[in-house]
Amino acid sequence: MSQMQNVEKQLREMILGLEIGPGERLTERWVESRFGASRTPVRAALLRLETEGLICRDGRGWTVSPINLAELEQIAVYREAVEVAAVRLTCALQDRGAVEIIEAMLDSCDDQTPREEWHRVGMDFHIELARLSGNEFLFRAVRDAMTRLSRARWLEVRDEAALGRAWAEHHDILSAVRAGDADGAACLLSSHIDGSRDRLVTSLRNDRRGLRARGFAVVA
Amino acid sequence: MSQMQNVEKQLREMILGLEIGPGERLTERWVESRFGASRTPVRAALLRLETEGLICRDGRGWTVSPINLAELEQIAVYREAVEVAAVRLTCALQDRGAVEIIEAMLDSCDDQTPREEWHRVGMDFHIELARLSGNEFLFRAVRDAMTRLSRARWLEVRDEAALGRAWAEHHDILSAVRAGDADGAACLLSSHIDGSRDRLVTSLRNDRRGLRARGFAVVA
DNA sequence: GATACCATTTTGGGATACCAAACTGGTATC
DNA sequence: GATACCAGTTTGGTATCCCAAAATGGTATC
Repeated sequence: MSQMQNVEKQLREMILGLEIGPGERLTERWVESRFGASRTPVRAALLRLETEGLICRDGRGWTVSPINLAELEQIAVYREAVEVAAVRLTCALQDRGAVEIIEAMLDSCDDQTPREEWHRVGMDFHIELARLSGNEFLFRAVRDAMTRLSRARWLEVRDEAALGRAWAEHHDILSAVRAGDADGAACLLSSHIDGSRDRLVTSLRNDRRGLRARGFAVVA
Repeated sequence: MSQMQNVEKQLREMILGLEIGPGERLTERWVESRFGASRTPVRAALLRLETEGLICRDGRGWTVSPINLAELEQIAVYREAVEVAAVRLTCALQDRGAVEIIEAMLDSCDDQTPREEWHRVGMDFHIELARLSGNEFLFRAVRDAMTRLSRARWLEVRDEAALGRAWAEHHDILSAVRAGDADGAACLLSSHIDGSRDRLVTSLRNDRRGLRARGFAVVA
């Protein structure tokens, strides 16, 4: 793999994994020495990560994007629009291949919820669901939105009950899609995203002091 | 303005204005000499234009993205989802400021359709309509989708009647939004986008031979 | 005449050097 | 003690250089 993609990937991992906290300043020189690359690939990586919304310009320099509660709410509205459109499309398609994938996703929902991987599994559900639509743009929109939400979801305080409820909702949505019930699936998905947004924003708002104590910038 | 933004802007203009045809190869060296910039800003510009979908990698080099009919249809589905969501949001908001902008947009619809500027005006309508929602992500999605559609719309054969119908539809959509009729506006907008997509794809499909003759790559 | 092969050129990826602007820390002045 | 100012440092933006890989074109062989 080229150095450029390597720097980009590793830096993204560090940001998404909160190894570099929201609001921290980044210098090109630091990234250079941290990953043993020179400025050209570092520059390319930073430009890419900027378009993903993971970092943003801070005057002349770079900053890891702060957690922005207003932005999280807007993203929820955005992803609801595209996810619902995607799931309606999938219902309308009645694709043979899609049914098989849905069956597999239903099975994995029934499995014990993976204790360590709820974060990735929760994101992948929505991304894969969007992929089923066959529409590249709806898919990318959902994937990018989930990426932007990813760090905030790590910071959300979650109890067992909420996780169990989420898997149950995922199951119901898949069932509706399998049955070709577009309105039902759309409705279930909407409520799921609404609830998810409410819990996320509420949790972060309540814990804002604690997050700041960890050095994480959280803006209203 | 910095050299970097300058190269990006000028190159984008050339691509969107079809001064560099879809499918043409680009070399970093050519861009360098064409705009009198060095490789660093040229690369930054190319990376940005890649994320906008205006250019794409072609093995080791760069190619101005071909016109892709399947992609145009997918973009139409995507923009319908986000535009409808935006317009519903705007209706629900009942924002005072929005009403004023809507009045202004209605007025400009009633003006004689600007003979030379129908292309830009047609795009701006949808972009400004999305901006009214106040949701940055819906807005960006519409703006980016319209940018991706822009070149194809230049190539579409349009008659007077079709243009007049488009302005009338714009007018009706704005009226519905002003009246706060979310379902009506959503419905009108959906048909408008559907019709627009059909005419666009049909026109390009029929003229595919002529487009190839002009050196423009058009893929199915 | 077609094709396989090799030397040359071109090109994108990476590294480094340089510059101007912004930031920092300290000092001198009030 | 506070503040204005200045020198030194840091940093991002740009230009340039180097390199390996790919494209090119010509030649020799069959």
